[in-house]
Amino acid sequence: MSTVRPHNAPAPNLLVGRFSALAPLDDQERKALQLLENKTQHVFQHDTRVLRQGVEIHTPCFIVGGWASAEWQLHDGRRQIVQVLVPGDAIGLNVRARPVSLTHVVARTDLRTVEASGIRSAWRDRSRMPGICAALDLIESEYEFFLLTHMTRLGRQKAYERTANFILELDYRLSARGLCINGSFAFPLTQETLADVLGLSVVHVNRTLQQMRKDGCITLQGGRMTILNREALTTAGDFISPARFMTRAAPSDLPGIV
Amino acid sequence: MSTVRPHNAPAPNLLVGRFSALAPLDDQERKALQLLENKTQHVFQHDTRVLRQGVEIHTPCFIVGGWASAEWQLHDGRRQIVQVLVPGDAIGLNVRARPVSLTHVVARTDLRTVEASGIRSAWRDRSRMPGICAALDLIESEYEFFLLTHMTRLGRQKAYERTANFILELDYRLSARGLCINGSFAFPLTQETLADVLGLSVVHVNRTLQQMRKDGCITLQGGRMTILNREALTTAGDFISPARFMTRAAPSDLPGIV
DNA sequence: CGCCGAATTGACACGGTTCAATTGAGGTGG
DNA sequence: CCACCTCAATTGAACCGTGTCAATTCGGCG
Repeated sequence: MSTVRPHNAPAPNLLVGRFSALAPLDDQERKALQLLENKTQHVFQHDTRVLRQGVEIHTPCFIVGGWASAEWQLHDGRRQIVQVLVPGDAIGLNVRARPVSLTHVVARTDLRTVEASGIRSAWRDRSRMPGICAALDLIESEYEFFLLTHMTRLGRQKAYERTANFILELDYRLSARGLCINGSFAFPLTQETLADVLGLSVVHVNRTLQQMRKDGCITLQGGRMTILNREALTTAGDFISPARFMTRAAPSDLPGIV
Repeated sequence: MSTVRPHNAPAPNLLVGRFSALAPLDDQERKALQLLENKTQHVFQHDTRVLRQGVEIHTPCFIVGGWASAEWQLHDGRRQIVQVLVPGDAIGLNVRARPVSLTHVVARTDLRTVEASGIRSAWRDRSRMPGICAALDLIESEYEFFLLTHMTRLGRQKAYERTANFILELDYRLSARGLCINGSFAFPLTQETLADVLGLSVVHVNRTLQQMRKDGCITLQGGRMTILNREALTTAGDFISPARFMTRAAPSDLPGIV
């Protein structure tokens, strides 16, 4: 089933795969997701703005190919990327009435998306497609989880730690979508973009990556990242998988407060 | 109407005031909120854990007195406060089914809360109390807005800028709850806590605050902060009010991309 | 072959941290 | 009413992680 595909193409049934991993879907729900992927795809060119901060979101969508970034700008040009969006991620999808985009969204590669208005209304119903709703709840929860890790990275971790942690986040998210094989995945971000993700300067990102290569932790060449030493990265980056938060069980081994 | 109240007491009708400022409420909704505030109050001592990261949230609540912090911990003890919670803020309130707390929540002062399970189920209905739902949507949106500003602060702003921006955020949020008069409000956080908010060391927070005082921007003594020069803080901190995101109108004067 | 954006490198400056005292303020008991 | 205790605030000095500036090299593409 996993034949060679063109570089930027999504795995077959990207969305079905992701959703059904999170919650059991009935045939109708599965079919609804499958139809989505066959829909007309919107295409955005590399470096194009997908969504503008402050505008009302009329058509939420899913990314089916390419990467994007959600970002915040300061008036003097500094920018912070608050979220890196990969295939399978939603753009502008939430339950709220009359949602407004809180960030700019920019295509970081050529980008293909499919409209998800139907999914949004199903989510609001909370009864018509319970499996999809459950999965969306978890997706939103995971999204928030990564926002919080990202904040901790920026506020309290050193360059090397941030980078390690972020690489593992990508590994985790891409794996869940079948876009990561043996800790190896396409990594189309420039070091400048990565700098805006990690809150560092380009120069320092470069040096940090080199250190990581020297340490035998990763490979990064030709737009492909490979994790060579997951243990070392996990320790250095203090990475916690969100998996444990996605289930009912209350974890007991989290770092506690006194 | 605004008589002298004991230091830590909330304004009368804290929640009614906040919600009705966001969306029109009918009598039933107003009454539901009013009843909340008269309910039995849970009390947490200063420095007590209110919620543990990873546990399922059985009873969401509103803070009616005191401050708290939502925080993330690294294994070596470093911590990042991802959200400062003040009276009128919710703890653990969201629409999702079976919500799990993504952070620790710690009382930063003596804290009083009221249970909000009723509000949560009303929110899930999305029809029984439309006004309250609309307000909750906006509250969640604002919450996310401030998460994003916080990320930008941590990733891309200098100490002075972060501090200025954060003070204005507090000013904005406390004003909406009637807890800020003429840019002056109770500020019960220690500099150490503030350091964990801003991703700085205690020492540097201290120096930054002193600089701000020297610049005539603020006063901070006896647990009370007063903004003396809002202009200067706004410029330095690059503060953007979320107000413009809480309405339908699409703003045109945001910092753009190219 | 030549061009252009991205990656890389070196030298230096600076913001912020760390360590180690010292001062100050609020609360308690004698 | 004062002595004492404790925790927060403050200060100084040395240190270091990261940013900035300015080239230079590399790699893909026309």
